[in-house]
Amino acid sequence: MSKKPIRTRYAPSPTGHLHIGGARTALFSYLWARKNGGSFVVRIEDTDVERNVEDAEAKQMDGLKWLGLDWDESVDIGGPYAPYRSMDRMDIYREYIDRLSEEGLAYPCYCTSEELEADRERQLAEGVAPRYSGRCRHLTAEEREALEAQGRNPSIRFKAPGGRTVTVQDEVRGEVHFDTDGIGDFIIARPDGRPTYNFAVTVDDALMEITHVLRAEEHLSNTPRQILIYEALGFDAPKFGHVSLILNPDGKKMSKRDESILQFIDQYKDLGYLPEALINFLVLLGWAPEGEEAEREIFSREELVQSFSLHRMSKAPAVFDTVKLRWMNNHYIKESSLERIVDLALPHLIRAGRVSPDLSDEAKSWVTRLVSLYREQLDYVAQIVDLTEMFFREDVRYAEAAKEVLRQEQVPQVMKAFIGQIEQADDFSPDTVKTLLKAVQKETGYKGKQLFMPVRAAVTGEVHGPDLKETISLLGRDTVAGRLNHLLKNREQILGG
RNA sequence: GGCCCGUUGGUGAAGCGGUUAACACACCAGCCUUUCACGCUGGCAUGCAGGGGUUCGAAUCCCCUACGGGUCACCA
Repeated sequence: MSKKPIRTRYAPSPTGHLHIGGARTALFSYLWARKNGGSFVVRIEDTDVERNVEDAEAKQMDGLKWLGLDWDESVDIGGPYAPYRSMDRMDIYREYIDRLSEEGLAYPCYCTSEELEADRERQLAEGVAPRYSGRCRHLTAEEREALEAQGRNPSIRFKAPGGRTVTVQDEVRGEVHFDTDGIGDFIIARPDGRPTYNFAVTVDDALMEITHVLRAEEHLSNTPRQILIYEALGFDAPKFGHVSLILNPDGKKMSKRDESILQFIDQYKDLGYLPEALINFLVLLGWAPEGEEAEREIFSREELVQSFSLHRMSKAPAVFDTVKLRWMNNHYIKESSLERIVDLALPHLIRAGRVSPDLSDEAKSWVTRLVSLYREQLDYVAQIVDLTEMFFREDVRYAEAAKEVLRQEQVPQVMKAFIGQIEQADDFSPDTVKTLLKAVQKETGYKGKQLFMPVRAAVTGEVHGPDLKETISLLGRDTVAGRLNHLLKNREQILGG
């Protein structure tokens, strides 16, 4: 007997950009399919037409693509189970809804939302679980006609059986039991025939032969309803895995307007986070590698495909630790090719007006050196703009610590000597700069901190920074000489009291 | 309020009845470096939400409590 091929899916509703939570669920689903040589399906759950956003579908898919998660079947490439958009599957849902109605497993409900809301409030006030009253469950044909004569258009409710226990075999939580008495008759189709999520998702997962439904924990309580539908329709239920939520740094559930954390994948993309860093970071939020690998934290997508497993999923919610994400991204920035980082940095530098959009080869190689100089301290590429600010300004802004250094008595002498050396130099490569500083040392007798700190402070306005000779070389002869001369002339004024 | 899920250091976490309670981020100290960063070395939970059990032995099994979360939509 051959095992059924593993099929997983990511089924977002097209209401916005790819969220970090959705990205993680998609990643888990993707990894599980890939690990088992199965298929990963991206399906669009767009039955809530009022909420649908114009290009959200494309945004979701762009986000997945950027992360490097490719799919085998979806709206764009089709597949054997097409269509992959709920609203294109209306005929299918109608068929199953009719079937349930005919079999007496579903019935029309004429209650208005006002009536329903009133019921709910009353039940809440009485401290009872809010649940559908069952008012329309036993309507006679005459009563139905009368209600329809009033112009009331029915929605369709699923008849939830009472007195039973539904067991969810959850891949991450184990067996979870639900008493069906806690489940009221729920709506499976709106008056215009559009199915609700619980119904559409069930029919789609069943028909598409999804074997593993991996999704957020908030769906766990919905699962018994879906299992009831699977049973009523005579489908085998897939395996479920409910992944714990991602919490913000305060340990709270993220809300849409939560600003303590960037929530959308494209925001990270725009800031210059690398997809492999996001993947690596996200997968560790709720999943842990096994055995020896538990001591590592850097995993490529290929390695994850190898190592991923459902039984290593965590039941506890995970806090999104921005600091660790930055560390991880910095790690990947250092690992990746310089060329790639330059390409990512360029748009930021251009937007900041630092470099021209149509830059010469010469300028490009200058930017490459600049990025190279700062690469290892980038948590995300956009930081390059602020980090290199002093390369692009006329006047130097001297930090207090730099002024302190520049007040040392040897400073004028060192600076004069350095200017003299610069004027005589043939070129201004880092090696040359090194030689020039050596010469200054010989000429003045100052060395080490007494030499380098004043030079750094005078030229950059800071007492910290990356490699000095490269910095000076990149700044260029004119700029360096200019800054030194300016400082020499206006020393009193610049250094103040 | 009912039902359901969870709780190991500041954070992600390993741990599956007997361990000095891994590893990583962060933090602290030292080394390296003209400086910063990188890198390296070392430190960092006497305790696993609290309380009861079970057991020779519990972070690991059971129960209760507390706290956090999810859900109870014609949203997904």
